[in-house]
Amino acid sequence: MPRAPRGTNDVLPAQQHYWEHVETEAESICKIFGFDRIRLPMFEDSSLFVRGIGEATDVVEKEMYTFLDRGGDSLTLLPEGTASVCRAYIQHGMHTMVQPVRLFYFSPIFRYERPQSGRYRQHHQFGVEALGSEDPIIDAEIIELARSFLNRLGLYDTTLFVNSIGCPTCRVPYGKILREYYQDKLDTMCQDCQSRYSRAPLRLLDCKKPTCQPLALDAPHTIDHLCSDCSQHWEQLLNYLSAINIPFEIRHSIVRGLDYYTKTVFEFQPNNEAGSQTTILAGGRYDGLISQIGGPSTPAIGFGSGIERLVMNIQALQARSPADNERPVVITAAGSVDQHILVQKAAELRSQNIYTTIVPSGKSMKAQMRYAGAINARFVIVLGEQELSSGVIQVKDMDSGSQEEISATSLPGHIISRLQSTQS
RNA sequence: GUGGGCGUGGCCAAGUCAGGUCUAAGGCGCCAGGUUGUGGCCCUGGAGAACGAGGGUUCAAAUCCCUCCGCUCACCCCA
Repeated sequence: MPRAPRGTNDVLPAQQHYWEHVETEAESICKIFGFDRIRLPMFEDSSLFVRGIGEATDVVEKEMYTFLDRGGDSLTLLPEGTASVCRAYIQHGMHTMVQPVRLFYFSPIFRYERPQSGRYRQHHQFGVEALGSEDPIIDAEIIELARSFLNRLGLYDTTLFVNSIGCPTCRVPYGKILREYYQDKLDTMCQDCQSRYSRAPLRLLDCKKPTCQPLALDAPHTIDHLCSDCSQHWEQLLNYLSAINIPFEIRHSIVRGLDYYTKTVFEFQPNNEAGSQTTILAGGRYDGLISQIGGPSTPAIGFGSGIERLVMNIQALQARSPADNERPVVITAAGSVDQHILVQKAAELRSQNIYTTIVPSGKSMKAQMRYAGAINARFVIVLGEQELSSGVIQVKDMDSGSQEEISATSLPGHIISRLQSTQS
């Protein structure tokens, strides 16, 4: 049997209403906050991600779906959305628009990882980005939007973790302090941490290994070593969050896996975890990214949220029951009726926006009725050989089981009035 | 990349530990019929798997051994 590639999934019809719910609420909350939709390509020049995300990150080192196209160009399926949005911002001269530019998108995201619960090689993200302002008021706005979004999905029981990892100015001295702290503890640390020590000291903070956790907890915190600019930004953000009553928890270990983050970083995690992949929405500020990939120096902040994980959590909370499907009118034929009449009657109903289905031909009346019952038909139109010759047709109400004869020409109008009278 | 669990018709699944009675139970779903042109319940019948693949042990393997593949969960990391 053919199968979908490892780590990919079909979203079947039965799941659609969850997805539509998420997408609808996402769009709606974005509209309220003044964010406009952008549709991105599914792949970009590989160099965009290498330069933007950082060569030393796991994503770039081992998770990108990179291929050469027929022209020999190296392209990469989006491993995240932010870099693409920044590329679009630069390419279309959005710095000439009123700042900040507020955008949101939905995109499939590809990362070559071992799949497990809540983690796939292709997943889908809803992302929001505000480009062109360094004001912490925008950080608060993005977080407020994120929280409102989750609330609308019924995911109230989440915790917002925030942290600030500073900017290049404060990170250099902080890195020194961190290394000094770890220097004499190196030999007790795990392999990974020993290599992180020189390559990405910040990552030492979120190691979960029992050998390193206690060390990480006692390590000097980034927020205690921010430069005055970052420190002020951080304080203001916390004040804004408090002013709009957004509860948060400062977690020093939130450092994020991509190199472009500066200052604010945050994650939302459900309190009752479904699976071990707990983060359902995460983001941060990336003031250096746009210039890093060749644009004008532009501060920005945003977040991404995994739709599969959102849906998992919505289902776990049973926050939404399956939607009832619309019920069709089914057209059947008894005796030897010209199939063209079926098609014509169906077309007549559909032109009046009535959900109509024709039963595949060649079935007995019994089978046709079974079919109608199986797809939960509201009415069944029976086109009978004899009735048609006298210009009438039968309409069966599938709920009451009663059947009435009406003139063939009054069909659409009859159904419309019946549907209206049985509504609500 | 590493480790654990699993792999029987479209789905769920018995049987695998104590090999033969398994040319593989049952349920769901699907298709058809239960008199002549009518559903949902019920009844009957039907299609559909050589038991993930390959190799080995044996008189004999879905059942034992080996290899590979796949799925899944966890680690790393992440949405």
